[in-house]
Amino acid sequence: MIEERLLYKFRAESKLYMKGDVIFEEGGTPNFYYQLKEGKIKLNNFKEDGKEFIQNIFSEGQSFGESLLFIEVQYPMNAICLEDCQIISLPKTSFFDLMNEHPEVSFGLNKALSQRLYYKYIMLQNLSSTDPTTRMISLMNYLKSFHVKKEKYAFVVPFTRQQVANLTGLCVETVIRTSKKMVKKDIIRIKDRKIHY
DNA sequence: TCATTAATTCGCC
DNA sequence: GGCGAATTAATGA
Repeated sequence: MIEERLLYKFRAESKLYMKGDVIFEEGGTPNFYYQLKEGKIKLNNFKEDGKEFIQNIFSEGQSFGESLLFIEVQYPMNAICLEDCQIISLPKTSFFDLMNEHPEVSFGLNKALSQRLYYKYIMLQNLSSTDPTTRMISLMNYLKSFHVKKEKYAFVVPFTRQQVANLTGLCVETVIRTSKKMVKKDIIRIKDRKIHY
């Protein structure tokens, strides 16, 4: 993320969005750098059959859409608010001005982009696996890697079953069935419907 | 508190 | 794995 002070210096604007609001859509032209100040958003696609696949879910402090600013393409996904959000947006030209004048910020951005890429590598490998247990475990491993507590069961998966399903490409029922199997194998625990890993 | 909606779970194919 | 129905949780009037 980029310091807010710096963003505003470059004419960034803060906007409020409601749950379910669309920030940008597949096919649209990327013109802004977005940074989440408050709330959660998802990047998703809808497959031919109408099913949703979630590319990623972001929360406070994370930026999104920036990787598309460097190349002349259209958005390959939608960005939708999962809850009410406050989002800071910076126009593309200002974004580049900022990058030019603050190379240290540019370096930080590289780091963030590398992190995204890493996630994609993990998930790509993940999706090629047919075993639902493997899919869920690699998603959880990834999520837990950001978590401070590394002890077993210390991490609570911050998603609903539905969201886990959409992130892994599994169906809800499979996520539920697989979760139960994993509880028996002592891989996870479930408390108040939340998955502890 | 009741009604509505979303999420979760279960049974059956 | 997918579908429909039952159950439970969350949200709002």
